[in-house]
Amino acid sequence: MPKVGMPEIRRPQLINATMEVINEVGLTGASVALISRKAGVSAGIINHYFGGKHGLLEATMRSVLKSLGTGITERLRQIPSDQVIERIKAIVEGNFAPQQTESKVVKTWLAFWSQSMHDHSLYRLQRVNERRLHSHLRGELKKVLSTQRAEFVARGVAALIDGLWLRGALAPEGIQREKAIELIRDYLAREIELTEVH
Amino acid sequence: MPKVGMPEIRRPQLINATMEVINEVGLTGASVALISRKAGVSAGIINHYFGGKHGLLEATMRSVLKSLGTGITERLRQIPSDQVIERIKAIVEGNFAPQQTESKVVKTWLAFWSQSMHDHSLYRLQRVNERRLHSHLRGELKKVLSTQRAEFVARGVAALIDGLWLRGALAPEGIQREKAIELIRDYLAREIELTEVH
Amino acid sequence: MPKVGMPEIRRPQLINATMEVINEVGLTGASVALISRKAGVSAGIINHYFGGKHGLLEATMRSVLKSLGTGITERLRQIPSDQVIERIKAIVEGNFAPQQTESKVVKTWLAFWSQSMHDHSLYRLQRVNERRLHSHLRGELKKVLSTQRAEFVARGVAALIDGLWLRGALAPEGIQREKAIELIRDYLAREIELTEVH
Amino acid sequence: MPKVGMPEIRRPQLINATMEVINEVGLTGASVALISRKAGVSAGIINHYFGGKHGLLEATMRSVLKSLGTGITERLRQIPSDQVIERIKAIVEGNFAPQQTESKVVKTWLAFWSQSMHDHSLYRLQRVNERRLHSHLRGELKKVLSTQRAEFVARGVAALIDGLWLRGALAPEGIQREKAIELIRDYLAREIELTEVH
DNA sequence: AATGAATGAGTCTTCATTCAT
DNA sequence: TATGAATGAAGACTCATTCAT
Repeated sequence: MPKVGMPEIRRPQLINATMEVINEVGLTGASVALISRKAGVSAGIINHYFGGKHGLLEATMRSVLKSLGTGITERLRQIPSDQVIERIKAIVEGNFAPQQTESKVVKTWLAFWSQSMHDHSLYRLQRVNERRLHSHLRGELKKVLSTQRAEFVARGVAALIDGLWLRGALAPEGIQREKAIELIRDYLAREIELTEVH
Repeated sequence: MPKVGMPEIRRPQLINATMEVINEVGLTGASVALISRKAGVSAGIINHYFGGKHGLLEATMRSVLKSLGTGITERLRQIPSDQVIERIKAIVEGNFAPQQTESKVVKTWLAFWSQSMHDHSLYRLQRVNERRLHSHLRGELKKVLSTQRAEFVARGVAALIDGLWLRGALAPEGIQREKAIELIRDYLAREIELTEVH
Repeated sequence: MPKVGMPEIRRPQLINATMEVINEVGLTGASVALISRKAGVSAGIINHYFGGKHGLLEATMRSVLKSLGTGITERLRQIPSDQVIERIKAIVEGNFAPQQTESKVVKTWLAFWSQSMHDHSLYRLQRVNERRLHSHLRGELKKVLSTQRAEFVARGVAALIDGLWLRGALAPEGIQREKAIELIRDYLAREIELTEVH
Repeated sequence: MPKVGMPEIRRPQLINATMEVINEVGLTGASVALISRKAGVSAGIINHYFGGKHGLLEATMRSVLKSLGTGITERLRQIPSDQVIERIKAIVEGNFAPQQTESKVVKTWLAFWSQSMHDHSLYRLQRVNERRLHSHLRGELKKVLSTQRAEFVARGVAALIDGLWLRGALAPEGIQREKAIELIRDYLAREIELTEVH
């Protein structure tokens, strides 16, 4: 019998190494040699566990998106569905949770965003994630805004989130969580209150 | 006898081919062979005119950012400095001018954004451009908002612009100019009017 | 407690899997991984039973040649040594027995023939087999032909047998047993009768 | 302008190196590294001229078969169509011309025969060649034999030719031209004379 | 006896760059 | 100015083998 339980160790280990390498040298520079060296294993092991470099990249992207998604879902689960403002706040704050806004994660996310335009399997993952965020936002907003307005504001919030991530990826100081949240909170306050007044 | 004026022909020709190749296969897939074939010239010529692949990429990024910048500057030149709202509109609309929001341009822009995190010369170009946008926005906003508030809103508008570009890069329909402008217009209206009331 | 009698099960199982894989993808494509998967066992087991891939290939070739040889020997044992024509017929028909002319066997045989030119241990196996066929044929033919003529005709029959196998390996319809036997029978009839007349 | 006329030099140079390497280590051992080293050029050049290893192998096989084919065609061109025996002799002798029966050529031919069972493009080349030989033989034989008999004897001659090549590939002394021709000549003499008598 | 995790050498291929022409 | 022949390093991947379990 071979060593058991290795997949559960190796897979996250390699995914993490991938993110670190992308953080350091970018997706272009992320070779299997570099990734496997970072993980402290041989290059061949990537094929063993992921069937090739592409499988590893896909798994890495899936991991990034999934942890974003579950972070938000968990937050939402703790808030009653009638506390709309709180739920929207949870979605926004989930996008800016400390674990998510590490340089490593943000740069990997952006690298994959760029790459997904030319890679079908990455594209599908990206779209699924994008739609989930939009649908969460619109769902909550529809409780306090018209359907049309909810759609409009959801697009605004999504653009702000992604824009702040994008700019944070480039900025030396990274994503500034407090400022980002405040900016979106301000946007929502104006959009929702103004409409509510009428 | 060398043909004269060739640089003026070859350089834009190769820069354009670069953007088209990036549009088709991404920065990862943009090889010298592909670019030169697309331009209808030999591979060696890139070294002749740009000193290497990196020189060509840098020139291409410079071209993308410059045409964005000049588009906005030209628009601003035609509007008196006291017509604040018009000037801000010009900045926003300059970022969503038809020439700028072609798929080719947007994908190239995003590819370079991602790449600039790991390439010093691309990074410098990116930062210069980023600061110019921010400074333009803040400059105008300060005419109608407090310094602090102007800074805040400028960051919001910049995030919206970049976020909408980012999302447009991935969306099958590309950037939807009208909707993007309307979304930012709405944001500005609320930020500025509310403040003006006080 | 180890399972007993496993070698008797595993060895033929793996040899057969080897022939099937060679039949499907050729000797070039016959990897340990493919063979062991075909046999339904793990890759490591090949080393256990054959000491490595080469040992398995050698055993497979030995198996192909041996079953050819024993098929002929058995047939000869049933025919008195003075029934020359019958004995020669037995040698020929033994080479075209249904079990031997399966696509799987023929392709494996040819792959090894080609390979044996560059592999000493396969070469030795091949030569032993070749000489046995030749010596069988010549031995019978000497009973009805001069030594010199017997040698000549034996070479002719051997060339026809191998040529028909070779061509059968490539032909979509495989080796056509009846036609092959008839062709050699015809050759022998002319060679032997003509000489006998004189 | 680059060096001109290089393709005419490099292509045969690499094809010849391929045959020499196959002669030495077999098709399995014929790596691009070995072939290019034998040719005294870099490995990358194979892609430049043949688009990859497979292209080189295909070109090599084509070269082997073509020189066999043209050798025979040239001989036939010099013999009037009514000199049947001479024409058949030309076909046979063309197959055993000194240039064709070099170890290098014979081993390459056999390696490709074996490989063509698992490679579609090699298979097509092989079949075309096989049919041409058969059709040449049958065409001539029909001038002196019945259609049915011509077909039968053509298959016999083809089997003898291929069988003698096959055995020559393995034999330390290689193909023995004189003996091979004499063997086939003898076969034909009996088949044709006997029939002609009746 | 048997597994499959792990390795490292080796495979083909791609690629930016150089250079003779 | 422009070509494309040529290189050599680096890429991803394959594979036979070893070994702990």
